Amino acid sequence: MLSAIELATKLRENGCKVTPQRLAIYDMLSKTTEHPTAETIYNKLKPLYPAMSLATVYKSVEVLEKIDAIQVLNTGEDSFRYDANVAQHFHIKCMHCGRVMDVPCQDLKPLVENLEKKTQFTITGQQVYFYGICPDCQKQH
Amino acid sequence: MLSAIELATKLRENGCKVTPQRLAIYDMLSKTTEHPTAETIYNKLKPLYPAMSLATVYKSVEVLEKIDAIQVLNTGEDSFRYDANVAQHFHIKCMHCGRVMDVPCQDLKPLVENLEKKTQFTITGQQVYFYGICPDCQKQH
DNA sequence: ATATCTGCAAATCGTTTGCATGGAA
DNA sequence: TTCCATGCAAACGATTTGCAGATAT
Repeated sequence: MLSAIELATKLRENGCKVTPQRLAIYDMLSKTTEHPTAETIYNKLKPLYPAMSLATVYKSVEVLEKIDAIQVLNTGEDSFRYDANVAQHFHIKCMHCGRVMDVPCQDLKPLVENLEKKTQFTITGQQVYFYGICPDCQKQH
Repeated sequence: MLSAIELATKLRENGCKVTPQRLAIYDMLSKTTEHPTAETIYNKLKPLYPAMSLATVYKSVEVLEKIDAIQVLNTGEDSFRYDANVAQHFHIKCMHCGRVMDVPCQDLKPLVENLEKKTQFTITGQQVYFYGICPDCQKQH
């Protein structure tokens, strides 16, 4: 998670301009754990930035991903989700209520190095998704 | 991987009819390691089944997934990929040429059980994707 | 000053749906 | 005979694009 100043610096370092929209989107993402879609980000920010368009959300998250400030999740739904936590972690999705939660994980370096040897790939990233039923939904049968 | 007879049995057991299209799609998937998209499946089968429509491919893979004959991959592209190998394994994608390859993995049961304890989820499945550059693309710089 | 970004609307494209016909049980 | 499946075309919805005006540097 970056402060607004750190994000601004990172944007400038990458030749991107610092705009209120980009700051607002990153700020919103860094304050939630719900891994929102572009639509959700758009709706959350609409009261604060009534003029902001959905296209700007898409363009902004693309930039934020490119400078490694956020990551994009594809949990198999019809839309992507965005996550300001770029530290190594897994995600677990409840197939009943649809929530996507973070799961801390141990260092994957040994596994990745082992796979690099086995596959001869240079590995630059990974995504790990688990699927199941969350405790809340289990209680409701 | 199932034989045509085993697949037919599994379809009937699940109240689904056995059609040439479903058999052909499963057969094609079980003979490739390239994890094709619906479009690719459609184009591969077009010479054999000129009347087959893309919509039928989509409807068929949905059925095949529902009866657990195949799995659906979301590697973060614009379209889904399909895999007749439903045994536990990882996928690794080359960000340069786009190929998606299988990676065998050790039994995940200990990890999954550990996560179930930690998250209180009932875990029913998982998807693990690695991203990087494949040996062939590394050679071409 | 000028290159980049925003907001709008239209375009794109993977996927889904409705419906009449055809085929499996 | 009775559903269910197919094929076609139209619909859908998430994302992208083009462009004119606005803004960051």
